[in-house]
Amino acid sequence: MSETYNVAEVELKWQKIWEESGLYQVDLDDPRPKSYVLCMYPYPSGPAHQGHIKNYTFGDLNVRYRTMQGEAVLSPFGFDSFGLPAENAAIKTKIHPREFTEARIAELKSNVMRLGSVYDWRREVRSHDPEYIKWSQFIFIKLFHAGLAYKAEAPVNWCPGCQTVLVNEQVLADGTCERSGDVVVKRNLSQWFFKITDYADELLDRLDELDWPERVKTMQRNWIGRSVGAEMDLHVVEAPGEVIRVFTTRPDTAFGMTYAVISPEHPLVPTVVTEKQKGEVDSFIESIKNLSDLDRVSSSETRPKRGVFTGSHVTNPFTGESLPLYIADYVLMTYGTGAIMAVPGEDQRDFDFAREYGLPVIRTVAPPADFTGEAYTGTGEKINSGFLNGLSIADAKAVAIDWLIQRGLGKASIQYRLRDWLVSRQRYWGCPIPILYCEDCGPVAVPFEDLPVLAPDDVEFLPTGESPLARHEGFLHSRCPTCGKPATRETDTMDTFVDSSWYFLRFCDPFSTEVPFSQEAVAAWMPVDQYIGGIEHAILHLMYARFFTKALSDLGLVPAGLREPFTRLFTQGMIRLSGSKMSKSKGNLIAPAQYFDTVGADALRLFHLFVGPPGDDFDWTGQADEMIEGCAKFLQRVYRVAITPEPRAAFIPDAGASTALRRATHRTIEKVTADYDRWAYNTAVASLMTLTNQVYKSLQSGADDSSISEAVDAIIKLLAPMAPHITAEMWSLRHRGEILHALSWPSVDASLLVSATETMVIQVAGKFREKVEVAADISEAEALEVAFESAKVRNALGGVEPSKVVSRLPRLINLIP
RNA sequence: GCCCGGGUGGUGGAAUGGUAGACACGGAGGACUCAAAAUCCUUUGCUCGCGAGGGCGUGCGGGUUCGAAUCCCGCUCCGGGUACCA
Repeated sequence: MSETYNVAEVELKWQKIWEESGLYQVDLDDPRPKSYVLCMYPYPSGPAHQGHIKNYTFGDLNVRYRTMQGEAVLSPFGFDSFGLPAENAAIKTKIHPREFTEARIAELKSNVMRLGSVYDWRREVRSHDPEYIKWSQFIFIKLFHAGLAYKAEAPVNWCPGCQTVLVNEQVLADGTCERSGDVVVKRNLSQWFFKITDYADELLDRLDELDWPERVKTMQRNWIGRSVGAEMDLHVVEAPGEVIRVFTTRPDTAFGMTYAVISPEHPLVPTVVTEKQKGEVDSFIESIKNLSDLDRVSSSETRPKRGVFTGSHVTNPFTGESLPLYIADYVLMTYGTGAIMAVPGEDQRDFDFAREYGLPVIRTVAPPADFTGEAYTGTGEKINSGFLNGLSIADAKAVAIDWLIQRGLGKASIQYRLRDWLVSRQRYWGCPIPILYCEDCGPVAVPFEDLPVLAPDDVEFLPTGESPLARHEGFLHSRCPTCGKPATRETDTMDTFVDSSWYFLRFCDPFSTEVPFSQEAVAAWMPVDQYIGGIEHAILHLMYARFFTKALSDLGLVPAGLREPFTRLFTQGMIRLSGSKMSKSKGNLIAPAQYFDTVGADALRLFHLFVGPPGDDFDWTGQADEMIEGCAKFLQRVYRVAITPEPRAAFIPDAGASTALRRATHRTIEKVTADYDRWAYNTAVASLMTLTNQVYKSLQSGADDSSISEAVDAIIKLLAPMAPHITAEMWSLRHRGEILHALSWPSVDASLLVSATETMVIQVAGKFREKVEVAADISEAEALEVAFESAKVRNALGGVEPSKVVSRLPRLINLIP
């Protein structure tokens, strides 16, 4: 009975049936409850890798499971098709990025389809399609008109070797270019920004309502980096009328300030530096200019804090004392006010600096008696702090802020680590920023009827620092839509994170030609019920998509109540090969395609589900092939018992065996369903294997045909979202062509879950000694009697009467001597 | 440095206070076969013992509990994130 099925033939057959039946195409008028399951749309880098397979297996499983539970599940797919690799390839090979990208999309798409994942392909979107570009530009203009897109000078990474601007990812940790190895320098360029900081508070606060992994939420909280404190003015002694504004989270420690620091880039540097100190300051600033960001940022053990005295002093408003003002590179112009009051008693960085430059230390919080550290940041009573003495830190903060406000010297203040989102890219293969520059009117949005602004094809791809568009005369010159005078086009394109910040909205209504998506469709499908993707997008993509949703909600493009795009997020584990992340650039790919025609997509999917918890990383070792083979064998084993069971030789019906199998079947339905709901697919598969083993045993033990049949049908249904092809085939063969995936999820017969007997564990002093089958309603007296019948138990007790008995009947009884 | 995870057989892992190692991979032995493949059966944490049976065992050290892989405290090692953010 070595009857098996032809993997490729069966799988391709069912893929065609699902596609043609429209089972997974859903529309607005669908009467079923609506839900939305989405995998992060991929950058098309070529054939699928194991990470894609894992991702789309989880996604597809959720779509099919929810569908079998009676929901209309929106399951779209698309491609994040703008990006650097295509353009770099164009520079190298002269193949147009579009041609390059579309070939890769075709490759990836065919792999995804071969996996058997079901999508509503009518809704496919690709970032580089003119229709999509049009609406990305439309949204940009809406943000521009709302003041949420603005232009400002910003430093960019410039590689002198490549003569080009680099994105942060291309700058290595040591500050060099990943391609040429040259030291990357900063250059100021006029750049477009989105005002994500306007939403900092909401982005932080609404994290609480999301069903996301805690660590992703923590990463976002840290990224936003909200700090509550105070700002205050320090008068410059040598320059009457000049004040330096500082930000602190510890206004309570102001009495401990022994110096102040401004950042080297601070605009008041020329004002406060005295003639005598000028030389020293200039050479200091010169010396740090040549340091890479990383060097400037790393101090700690090996490298002392670096700074220089300005020659000026500032007044501590609380004490009236005159304190030295320093310039130091540990104070950043990009955070807070670019200047600080330094309190070495309660801040380790200030302490390090004070030690280096021989500055005094005053404690303003009493540390515990046994405190041996340097700066003390713990709790305690305020000391050496005038009117704050004796207060707690929290009270002292409030009192100090009130004191500042009353005298007009400062205010409460909140600062964020989060910066506005720089969206300009000096690149060709991205969505053009739809702006015209008119001499008279300034930056003007391209009128709606002129969208999309498309990049011309006939450009030269050269490794220069600007977009190829900047050298294309035909693209560059236009007319101002407001006054009609000559105007030049913006030649930068948008960060590709812009495209991925709203694609999930377009999926709701991809055919819309009047608006990017209708309110009605968005209201019906959004928010995404289950979003699935890699942990690498924990911060940027997810933060930007959240920002877009809030901004579009405020602009009235999506319903006012839609503030968060992704209700539930699952981040899958990474797949590594010998310790490092599997990736094309490392050349350590295990191509999934090789498995499709041998063991089949079902076995590969099952392997990814069975190998461990979905969120855990997995090391692809030599054993992986054998484990995949094992999954294939399991599927064949199910197929064999379902389609070509061996005739039962000497069959003696046994009611007990039938009941035992039926109980096992319904317990498995209960367990596997619970496992689906908690994303424990590895244990769900294990339970199905156990039940399958039991079916084989039951064929021998005399369980009747109907209980065997019930068990097999349950296995097929429970396995349907995981291994869709083979289960569909088996069901169709067993049930006259019925379409398995259109059926409903199996339900549990609760009466079969209860059993007259249970296994009771007998412990002596908490240690396992014996297990016995007992009546489910056993009393403690009876349980004790049963316990004493066991020689092992009597032995362990050593003839001593138990002084105490702990019982959790009928499962456990513990005798303590 | 700080913030998260994590450490269980030869391997992937199971067990969220109650039989540690489910399920699978791999190994060993056997059946079938001329032979192989496929399939099926038995066995497989370490250790003492001929055996019945016993002891030990979830990174290390303590603690709470009748009972701890699981909860608490202190270490240690590995992985990830982040970094002079005032």
